[in-house]
Amino acid sequence: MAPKIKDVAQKAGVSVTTVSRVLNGEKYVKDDLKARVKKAIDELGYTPSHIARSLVRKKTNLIGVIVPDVTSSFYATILSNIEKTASLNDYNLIVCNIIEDIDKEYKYLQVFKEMRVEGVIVMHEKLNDEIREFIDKMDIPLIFSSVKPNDQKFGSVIIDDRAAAYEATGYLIGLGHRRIAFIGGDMRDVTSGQGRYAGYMQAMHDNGIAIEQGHVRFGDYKTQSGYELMADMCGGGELPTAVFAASDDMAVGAMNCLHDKGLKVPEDVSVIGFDGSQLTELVRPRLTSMEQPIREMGQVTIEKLLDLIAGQTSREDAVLRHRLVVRDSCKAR
Amino acid sequence: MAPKIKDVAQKAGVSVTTVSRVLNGEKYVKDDLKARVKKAIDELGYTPSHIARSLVRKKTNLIGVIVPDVTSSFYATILSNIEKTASLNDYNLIVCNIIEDIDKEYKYLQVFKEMRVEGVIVMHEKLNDEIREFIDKMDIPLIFSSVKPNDQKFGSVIIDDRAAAYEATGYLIGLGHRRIAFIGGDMRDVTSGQGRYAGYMQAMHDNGIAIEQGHVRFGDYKTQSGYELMADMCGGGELPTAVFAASDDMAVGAMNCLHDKGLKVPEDVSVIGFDGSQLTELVRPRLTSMEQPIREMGQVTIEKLLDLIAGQTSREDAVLRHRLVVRDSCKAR
DNA sequence: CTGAAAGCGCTTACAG
DNA sequence: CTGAAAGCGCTTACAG
Repeated sequence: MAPKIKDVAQKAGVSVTTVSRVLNGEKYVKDDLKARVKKAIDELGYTPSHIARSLVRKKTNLIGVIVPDVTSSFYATILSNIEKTASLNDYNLIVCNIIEDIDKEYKYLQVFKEMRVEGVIVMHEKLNDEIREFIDKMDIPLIFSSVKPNDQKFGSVIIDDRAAAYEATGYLIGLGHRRIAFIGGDMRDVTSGQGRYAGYMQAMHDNGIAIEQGHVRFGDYKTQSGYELMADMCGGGELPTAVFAASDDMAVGAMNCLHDKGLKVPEDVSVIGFDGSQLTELVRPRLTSMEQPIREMGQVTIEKLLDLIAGQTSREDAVLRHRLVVRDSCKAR
Repeated sequence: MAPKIKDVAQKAGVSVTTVSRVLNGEKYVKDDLKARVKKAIDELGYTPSHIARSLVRKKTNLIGVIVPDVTSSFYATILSNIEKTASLNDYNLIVCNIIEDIDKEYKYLQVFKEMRVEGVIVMHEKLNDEIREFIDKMDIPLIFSSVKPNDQKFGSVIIDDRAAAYEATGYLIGLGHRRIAFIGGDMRDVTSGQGRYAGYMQAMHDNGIAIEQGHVRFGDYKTQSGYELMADMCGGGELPTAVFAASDDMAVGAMNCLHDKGLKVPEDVSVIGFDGSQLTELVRPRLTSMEQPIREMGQVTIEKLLDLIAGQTSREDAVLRHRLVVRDSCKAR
């Protein structure tokens, strides 16, 4: 068994109180005692138990994170920066990865509560009622990152999806496109889903462009979904000259579909993505995309959560800046 | 503050012992008492403190994981399956993401020790001496996943890199290639780095093929590295007709470089990758790759670690099966 | 400056 | 079947 504070005290010939004091860097310990204690700690290879400390301090330095899918470069990047910022602030992460297994989310929220995490970060918004209720009475600071559910009880760290989609569509219009298709994500998502679609519609409307039959389709943000929706679109009716996809993953799916059908991007069809994930630089042609400040998002999420933990009560959303990054997948016509 | 067991006991009019008993599903509690306790728990929204439990049970159900970079699809997939299997076994994960910050690894190992995690999983092998020494005396079951350091003190979950590389190279030879280049990872890696290189060399040797000047280069497994090494190779000397990259990321980098130089894959140059990550299906042409059983790896890692935690002492490596998956990036000549 | 004692929220012999 | 008491490994008033 690992040595405990009592072992250190005995070895150093002092009380556990004194050991505790040098452990916690208190003044008022004579230098020679301090030296003896430090020596004993070293020799024993003693490390204080975080468990015991948490119990008495009523502070766990733990944050629970719920990620839809760590395998997605978008979430992984946010998570990576959440971890980084948390670590800088001496917080550790318990990570829950819910790959379409909503039950796991409920289970993990239970775990979070049992572990007395000080705060919770949620990166998806398909909350069912059971979960919503559980969160309500959990009474632990909670923040949504990169998503914003209907529920106004919690803050979010997001971008202005509608404005970003408006600009992305406007960019294509500016290039001379008129037949612009939209490949969307889940419309149950209030911000990402509905916001991006609304921005697209608004831009088309403001420029007096009618949307053609079959040029708006919805899937689930993933590559395969983008591929399938694009394939459907190729199935009948007139092909669009440009496609705005609600995620980079979908955009890549669409590009691959076009490629497999012998169509060239951007010569035959321009494609613009959304997110600014690492994928944009990996594919050929490199993907023009409406970039979210993914790194910053992780950092701001922790900062806001720590504010909440510290007792701040404001529930304002943090709305970060988006940015169009032009690469090689769009062309003027 | 969250309600505690005492609150439940008072509300139900029983002793804390009895509450504890129904919490832990013990028999020998009369039905009516049990009912009263359950009611009180419900009404209070009581959840037992994992902290307090851990302290007395001397069991934390925590596993520490050190990942080089969650942003990489390869590690993310392993991690995802580690999490899944751990969760099924009622274990939770503390995740450390060391993006080239070795200091963080040391810091996290400390945290792991403080938190009294029951086991540690390490997914990289660049251990410096300080860390090696710390691990040695940490006295917590530890296992390496997807890597195998020199150190024979710990078990690993890996594949036979040498055999896999031998087969991958053999596949290219079988297609009629002779000028086959190798783009390797870090040669300090005993298995992945050295093993894959050795397998390549051996296959070339066994088939009586001389390796050409400049056709073997080493980088760091990442896309950019693959791009740069390929660019170097294009700089002078005769171009290879096929390239074996030690990771899919590098292979994609190489493909992108060739693309940017106006060369066609596989018509001008064949490319084969290693790992079988999600990237293989995302790029065009789809990447032929020597696949590691990435999902299985996560699962086996937890299973072996749990064995270790349960007191099993064997340090045998688990060597999983690799598998060549042919896609569109290689062509007979 | 130092230490004995109480207490954090639980579980587990022990006694009844 | 049930409960009072000790103990898990620490920290923190309190007293000296």
